[in-house]
Amino acid sequence: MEIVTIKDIAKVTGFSPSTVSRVIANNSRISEETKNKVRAAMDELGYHPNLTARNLVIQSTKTIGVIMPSSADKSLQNPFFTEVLRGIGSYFHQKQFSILLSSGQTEQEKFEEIERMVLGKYVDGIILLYSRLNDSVVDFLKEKNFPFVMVGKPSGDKDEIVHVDNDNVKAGKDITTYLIENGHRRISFIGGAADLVVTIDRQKGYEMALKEADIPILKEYTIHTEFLKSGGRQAVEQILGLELKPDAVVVSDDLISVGVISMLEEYGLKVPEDISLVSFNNIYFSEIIKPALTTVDIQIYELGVESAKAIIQMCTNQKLSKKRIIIPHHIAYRDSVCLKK
Amino acid sequence: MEIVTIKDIAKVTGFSPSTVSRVIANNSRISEETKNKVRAAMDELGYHPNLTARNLVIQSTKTIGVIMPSSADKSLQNPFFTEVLRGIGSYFHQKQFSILLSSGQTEQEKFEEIERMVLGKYVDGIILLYSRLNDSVVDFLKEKNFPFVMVGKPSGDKDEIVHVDNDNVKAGKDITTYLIENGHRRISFIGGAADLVVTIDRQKGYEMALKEADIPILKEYTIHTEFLKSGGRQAVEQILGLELKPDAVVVSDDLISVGVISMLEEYGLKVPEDISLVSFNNIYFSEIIKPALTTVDIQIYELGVESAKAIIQMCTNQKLSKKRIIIPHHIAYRDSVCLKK
DNA sequence: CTGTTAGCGCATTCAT
DNA sequence: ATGAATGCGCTAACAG
Repeated sequence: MEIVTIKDIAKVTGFSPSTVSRVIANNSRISEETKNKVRAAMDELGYHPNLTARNLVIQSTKTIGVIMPSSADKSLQNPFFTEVLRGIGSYFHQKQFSILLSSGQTEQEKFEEIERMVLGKYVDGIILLYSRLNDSVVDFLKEKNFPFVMVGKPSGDKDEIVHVDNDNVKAGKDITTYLIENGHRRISFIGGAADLVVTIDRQKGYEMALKEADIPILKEYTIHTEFLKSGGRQAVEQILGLELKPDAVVVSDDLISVGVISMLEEYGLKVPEDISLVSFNNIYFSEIIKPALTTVDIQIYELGVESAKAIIQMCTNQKLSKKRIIIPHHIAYRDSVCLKK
Repeated sequence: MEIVTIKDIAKVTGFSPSTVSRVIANNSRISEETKNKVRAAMDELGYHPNLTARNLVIQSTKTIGVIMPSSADKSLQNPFFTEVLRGIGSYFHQKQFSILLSSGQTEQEKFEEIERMVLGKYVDGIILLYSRLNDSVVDFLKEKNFPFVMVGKPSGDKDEIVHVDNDNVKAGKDITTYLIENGHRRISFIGGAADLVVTIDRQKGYEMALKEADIPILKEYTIHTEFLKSGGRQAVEQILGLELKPDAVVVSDDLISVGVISMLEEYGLKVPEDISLVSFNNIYFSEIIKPALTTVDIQIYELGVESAKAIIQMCTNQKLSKKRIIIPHHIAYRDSVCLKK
């Protein structure tokens, strides 16, 4: 690939480099005629602006670092992430922004990468695709006063950190109430990683609903498990071994539900006949599995779009109307709940 | 964030900018003493090299564009992608490379984005995470003679295009043969999008196995469906309506299997009692669903790692030993096949 | 071992 | 409406 620069176009057309530059920017003070001439030459020679050079002078890259949780665990296979990514990408595309994806396996690696991006001025902003307790990344970003938005609720500084979230407490309460309304009273909660804010919030909602219905909250009814295989098995075993077996279960993530359902079946319990199940996210196969899941649709794609909007606003010095952007949820009613007749 | 440059460090330490630059590069011709002094100053002032500036002069970004299929369809929610991404990321991290993720929704958008990356010299190379027939992106990359590697088998120019793939024909044959060995003879094939090379290859293997066992290949036994909902339903209905109902089915992707299983159950067929099922990929929940899937483990993570290795080799002018890199597959034997007694 | 000089490709003052 | 000059922050010849 031959390198053709602004100077080459200038030489060929007889204009100066600055004029060519102005044509690229479509500056209004350039006559249509020269614009045409210059553009013709650009086509002719196959010119394309060098983004790195441009970025250097404008001191901005129009690139946003998008950070996934460190990927040692399998939770990364959650379709949630590709779906937010899709949302982010769709908005970025119209605004000509790019996604620089973090790829760190460990917390340490992830941190190093973010440091590189930020201190190396390789990105204009950061989107964090998770929120967990005591996250050093957040501390770093805050200290550097670097533009970032978080998908999910911050564990602290809720009024400071721009974030795009669902009302997960309410979602947890809504879906649990739905269970209660249908006659369930012995309701268990199975959550993902316990230090994820989203897990905590959904559990909180679950507990609120119970309290409101005067149902006692039993510690033994709550499990946390990232991954439904060996560890999860024992946990489910434990719950089912209780004197008062639950008649319903709230699961904090559709992906975990898949595991829970098959595990329950191993213990001879069919969903929803023997035990009802509800969960969260509404990833696409929650509709195609058997039974189709009654789940909270949190509009993952929208979560992505809005976080993209927010970070671009921040990077272009526009005013943000609010720090906390809530994406509404709604329940997708399907077949995993045994309804009251 | 105050901007501190190489010049500032130079001024403070009394050395020249080039010396400072050499310290950053850890040049061997700089005395340990000055290195220490310079580094101290860098710490002091909080210096960090500006990557954009560096990239401009070295004419390289150490950034690779990673291209997902255009994401209009739901197939993007396939955990396959995050898993390759993990593999790529893990290798990139050690080599200090970054991932620039494509985010186009339509083919058109995707193409524009790649054009920007490539012509704008914003990336050193490209990894394509899919392979389909008549892909204009591939034509573009070839024409520009731009370094790229493909995950999957190219639809043409197999000897030209560097690609990391499984032997999907053999995989298809192996898994189908396994079915045959266990007494199945009426075997159906359910594939994803028909223009995906991976689908084509796996189907080819399926047909080879049948032929070798002298089992006639029936056109009516083959379905293509990207998404197992409305369209897929009719297709399955059709197959089950045949006089000779299949006693086994080869599904080209674990994710589709989830849909197939539930759809079969709707028609009263239980896996594996009434009908056996095998598929491909071994994404993590193929192990936790009920029944656990007998599936070809294609080592997605490795696919990512090797494609990362290959593209970095190409970008650093190292010799590639071969154009075609095959990741071995093996069958994960589980519970979705009814075994011959 | 270190300094001087030049230039990567572009946008942007300040002129005219 | 256009051109000349400058510099973004860095690396890399070349010189010593």
